[in-house]
Amino acid sequence: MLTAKGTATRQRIIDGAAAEIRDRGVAATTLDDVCGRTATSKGHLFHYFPGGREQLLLAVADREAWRVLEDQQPHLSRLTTWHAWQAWRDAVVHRYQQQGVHCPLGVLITELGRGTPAAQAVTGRLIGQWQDDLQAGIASMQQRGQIAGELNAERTAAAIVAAVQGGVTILMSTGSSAHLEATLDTALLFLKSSALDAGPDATPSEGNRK
Amino acid sequence: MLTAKGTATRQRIIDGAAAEIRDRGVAATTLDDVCGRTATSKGHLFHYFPGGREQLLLAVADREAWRVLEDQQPHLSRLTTWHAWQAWRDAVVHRYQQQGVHCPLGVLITELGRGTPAAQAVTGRLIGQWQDDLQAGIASMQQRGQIAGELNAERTAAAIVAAVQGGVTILMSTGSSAHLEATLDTALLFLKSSALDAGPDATPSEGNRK
DNA sequence: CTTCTTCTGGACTTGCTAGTCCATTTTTAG
DNA sequence: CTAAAAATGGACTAGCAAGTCCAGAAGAAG
Repeated sequence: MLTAKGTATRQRIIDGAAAEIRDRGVAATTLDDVCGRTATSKGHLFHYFPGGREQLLLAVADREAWRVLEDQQPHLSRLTTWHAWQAWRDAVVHRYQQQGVHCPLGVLITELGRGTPAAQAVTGRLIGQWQDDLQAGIASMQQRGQIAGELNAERTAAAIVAAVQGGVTILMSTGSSAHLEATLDTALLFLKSSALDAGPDATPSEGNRK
Repeated sequence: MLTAKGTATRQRIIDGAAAEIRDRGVAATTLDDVCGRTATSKGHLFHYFPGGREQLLLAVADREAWRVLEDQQPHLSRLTTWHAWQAWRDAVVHRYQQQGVHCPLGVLITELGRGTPAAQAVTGRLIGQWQDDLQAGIASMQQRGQIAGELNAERTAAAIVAAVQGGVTILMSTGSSAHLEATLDTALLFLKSSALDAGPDATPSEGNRK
């Protein structure tokens, strides 16, 4: 059983490991580094994570996955107006510009092995939730007639999740958010222009126009 | 100086390392594994790659980056008809379905450190070339009036590169190509529908329609 | 032929890191 | 109060992998 103190220590280890990984990368982060940073010792580490490094990394990955969604709130769960979509877009760009070239989650998943069931579960939950929120947003805009009803909300949401993911990947490789912004703006332009096809209820942006 | 034999050995090491990495991942690939597989020894390795592991990995990454573009040919450099676009889309999906959850290049770049100038150079060249080809394709379709002339070809090409990248990333995490296909189809739908807005020269796909 | 360079092989060193173990302190609970 | 359970600290081990070194074979050059 865990006491309150034990729970706190466990959490401190996860947080410290997450911070260390954000600072220096997964490969360069040793268990000793984590111990040093969190004022704990190997004994603790294996006490709370009998599975060792792998189990700790998984716990960190799970934590980071939550943060990804948290950082997009409250916009992501209320995509009911074009204004909200724009705010969401800005939040995503801002979040990843801040993060820069370090993507703790991506690297963690890589390290854990993408094929691992546990790692797939973490990414699956993240992508699923993200896509669900986008889909709900698209559906609600469709109900108001601001996005063409003929659009397949599920597929479109999947496309946007992928687009954002790719923009982030490129940002991490190049340090530039240009692709992320281009892909988000193009996605929004697509959604808006779909309504134009059907009827002029929407306010198109000039994002991708010359 | 390198003799013909030396060059061949060097290449054999790169190819063997690439194969080993594709099979088992970067982290799990040791220099001894590479030596074993290529019938060489540590002596060779440091003879041809004085920079050690890092230099070897960089050489492998460069090789893999070329393959990514090669595998999309001849379609990628001739995106002048909707048929060619569709063939390109199919080639991309097929290539990555084959590859499955292993992305040698992505993992290599991760391992080398995304911030490293050398790694950024490799990814930068790859993304740049890819985007240029897409942009040329869009421009040529615009000249024929099959894509709306008002579209910003550069930004749109950037958005598509990002989208594909994201679809691939998700494929690697989940093993499903659904997102990759969704994002490619949505991108093509977007291009086609842009022409519809302007004038009915294009043949829209039903990809994203219900 | 012979001399110099390049190529090849593998044994060895060095350093690091995950994981183990156990002794000690603190907390919980009856 | 006391005994059991949980938390803590750190020294220790084992194994692995990167990188070094050197001796000898093969090949080019004159």
